[in-house]
Amino acid sequence: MTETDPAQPAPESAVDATDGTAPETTGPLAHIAAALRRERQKAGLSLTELARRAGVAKSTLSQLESAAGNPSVETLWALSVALDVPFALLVQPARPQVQLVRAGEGPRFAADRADYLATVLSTCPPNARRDLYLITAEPGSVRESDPHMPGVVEHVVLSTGRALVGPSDDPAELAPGDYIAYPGDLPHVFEALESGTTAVLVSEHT
Amino acid sequence: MTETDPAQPAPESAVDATDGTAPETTGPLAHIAAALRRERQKAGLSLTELARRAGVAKSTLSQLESAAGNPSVETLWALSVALDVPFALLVQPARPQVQLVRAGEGPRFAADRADYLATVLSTCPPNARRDLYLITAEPGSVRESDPHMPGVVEHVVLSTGRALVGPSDDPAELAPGDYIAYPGDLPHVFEALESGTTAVLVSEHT
DNA sequence: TCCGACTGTTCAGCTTGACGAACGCGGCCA
DNA sequence: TGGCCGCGTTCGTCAAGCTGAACAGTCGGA
Repeated sequence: MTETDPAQPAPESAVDATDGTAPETTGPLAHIAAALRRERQKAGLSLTELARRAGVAKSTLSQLESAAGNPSVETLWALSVALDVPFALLVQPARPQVQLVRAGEGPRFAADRADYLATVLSTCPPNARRDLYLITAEPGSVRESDPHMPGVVEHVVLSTGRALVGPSDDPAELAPGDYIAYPGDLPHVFEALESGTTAVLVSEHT
Repeated sequence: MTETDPAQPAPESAVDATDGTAPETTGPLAHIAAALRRERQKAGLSLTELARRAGVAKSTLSQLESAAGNPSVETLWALSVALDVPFALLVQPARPQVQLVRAGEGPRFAADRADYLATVLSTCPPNARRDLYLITAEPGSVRESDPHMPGVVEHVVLSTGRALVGPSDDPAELAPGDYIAYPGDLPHVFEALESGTTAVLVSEHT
């Protein structure tokens, strides 16, 4: 691994929430070292103890925390399991930013029907696979979504109005404040039951 | 890596969305192989071409897609960059489920003030670091949050009412449907300006 | 004070992943 | 048909990760 070919057309997302890719390109090893040490002592484990639980040599762990080394996936995996933290947390650097989308603004997903409107609030930055939508729908319009990618989970919080939301075979009637989550890779539905129905939808690409 | 000590007190979250850890313990290598091949041909790249872009030997890539091998993080990282997919996608298996929380239900975060109420809708499963809250607040209550973990990003969509939300030094006044995201590791505020103000909050632990 | 158990570090060794070259295969064009 | 270029696979070689033991340093008790 001498160099990482920077020839990347950077097919960024539309809204360009933030650039999560650039800082990552520096390499994850430094971040791994820091995250590993941080998570370990957050869990109150000694280096020796963690190594024992994870089934790796403590020397290995020591080197990793010293940012000396390029661990194999299995090794890092074992550590993430022993630490009970998501694997990605050990690898992905973070990136903050402030972003504001006014009610009317934002790219809209023109629906097949005019009475269903989905506004993109935050499209997934490359390392945090989730989209945020604001849904506005009028009654009479049944929004039958075909299944998306496998592993997608959708979360819906109803803001105003009433709606029938969930898996097509067993949707739930939501009132303001109600919440439902369901696998997006199965057919699902969004049907407004009142005028002025709005909801927040989080689509999680896992 | 002979054994993975299963002695894990499983400090699960309250709501217990699903257990994402158990199925992962089988090992990520098989999933990596599948994901790698899938993402590659989804991108329309030949094995040779992807290897060239990522700067890894095509033999290595071939072995990885054959589930023969335990790649180093750098290698897998280079591939994830070349494929322009989040690193975690290559490693994490998915897990679906349906979950419903009614408006009044769900564990509540009793606030320091009685006029601010946060209901947990979906607390982060171990491999998808984000929490979903429903916020109910009354005017007069300024909710000054101290910074959380570094790398946390909060997303707020206002459902009803009006509120002042964002970084403490420069909050934004939100109307229904407005959206804002800001780094959660800086001091931030949530102040309702109207009675019956509700919002959806996504806390992303990165 | 000495002793033991603990922390995290460093050092030889074996193992293994990454590399490049050579291979067999299939499509294309002269 | 022969030649060529692309594909993905397999094979030795070398470097690097992982390991276990031996190492200095710290804390607590006898």
